[in-house]
Amino acid sequence: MKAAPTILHLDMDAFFAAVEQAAKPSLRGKPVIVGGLGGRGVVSTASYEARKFGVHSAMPMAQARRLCPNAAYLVPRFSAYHRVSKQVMALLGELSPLVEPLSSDEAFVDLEAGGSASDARTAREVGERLRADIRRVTGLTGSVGLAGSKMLAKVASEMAKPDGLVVVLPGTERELLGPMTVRTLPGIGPATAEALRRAGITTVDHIVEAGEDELVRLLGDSHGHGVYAMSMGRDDRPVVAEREAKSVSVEDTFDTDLTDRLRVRLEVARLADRCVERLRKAGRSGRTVVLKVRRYDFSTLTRSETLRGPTDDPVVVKEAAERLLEGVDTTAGVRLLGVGVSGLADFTQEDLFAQFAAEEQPAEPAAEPEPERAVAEEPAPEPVRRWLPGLDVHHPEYGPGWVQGSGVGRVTVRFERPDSPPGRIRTFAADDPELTLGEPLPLVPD
DNA sequence: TCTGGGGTCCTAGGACCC
DNA sequence: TCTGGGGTCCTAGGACCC
Repeated sequence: MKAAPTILHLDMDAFFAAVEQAAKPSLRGKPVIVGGLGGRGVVSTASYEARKFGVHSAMPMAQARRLCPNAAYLVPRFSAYHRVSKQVMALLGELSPLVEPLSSDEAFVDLEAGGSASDARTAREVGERLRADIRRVTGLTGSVGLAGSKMLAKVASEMAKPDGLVVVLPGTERELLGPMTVRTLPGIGPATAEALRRAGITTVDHIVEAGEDELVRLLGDSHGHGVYAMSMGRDDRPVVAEREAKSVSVEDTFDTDLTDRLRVRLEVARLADRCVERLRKAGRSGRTVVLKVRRYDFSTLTRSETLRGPTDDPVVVKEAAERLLEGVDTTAGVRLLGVGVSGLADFTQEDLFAQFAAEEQPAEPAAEPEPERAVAEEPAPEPVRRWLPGLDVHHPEYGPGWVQGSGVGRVTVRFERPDSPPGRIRTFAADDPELTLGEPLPLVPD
């Protein structure tokens, strides 16, 4: 807890959708919905225009289409979001060495530690300058909360949305939080809110009135103490830069449930490979392999196995995942499969082998080098199977554009770029050799 | 056309050890 | 004969967040 509001929380406004609108002039001012477009997709981000129709994050895409049939529905372009994210995080890094990213579009900054602000006035100036810099560099808007603690800074940025800034002066926390719903407090989700509601507790003031003992009785030791402290406006968590990942996982939901056991085994093997690829790219290895299975009825189970030592060997992870699968009944249908590795260590398999080799001759030969080299190399670009809405394309005559829609052997493309006026649509044969996948363009010209 | 994907943290029981 | 007691690791599940 700081005596001055020098903890800053930045939250970009409707981030994915805002990037799409900046990249695609014809979509500005229109409802835009980014997410999975398959039968089982959900909304990642809805633009503010789409939120007016009741569409929000995590909503099933089918429901969004009913609520807002005229929106533009786009697949996520993560490389484009990542590029903007790096620009934003770089601006935060100029304010302080203590920057704690929470996701690609959100972060805490300790301004006091960076010497960039020491009181409410200088903190507000830094926050407004940051918002202007973000707009100048990325063309997008972000909302800023400033307070004496992380929790209040986050509450403040939420209040500031969209495109605003809110300062919570230390000493005014209780007054501010009191009338708010318990869901305002981070860590209180649907289940906790329902448990509190059954006890007649719906606002932060109710939590304070109920008292700490009652909260512990309702929510358990850890959660009870934590929620009570937050409702009192107390939060001493420091801003922590560079937290190392503790697990790596990949999962896939299938368009239709899998019933063929051979197919299930194949998918588990593929997921294990993808998981190890990410693990190795991060220069990590792990000791516990986790298999996740979601069945036809959405019931979900995990099975895990802890190895004798950390590994980043695709064969070892694959074999562990396959062993775990043997103990799971999949006959009624599988909706989702996942493979993860936790218990991460910094050293890799090669380091271990090198260490062993130095100490003694290894009893068994190291894993054959062929697959190791294959994984270590830059992965081949994913072959394009379909012209998904939103993807960048390029045409030698018409220049850069994006896929508006496709079907029955045709693809429609809108040719425009971030700095052009809204462009026009042209239709091509889906196998037109002149049409190629393009790269995301900078939203603001350099 | 019901419910993604990638994470973190907590709890609780049993094994195992001293 | 009756139930020690604590610490750590492992496994499984669940809540929560973006």
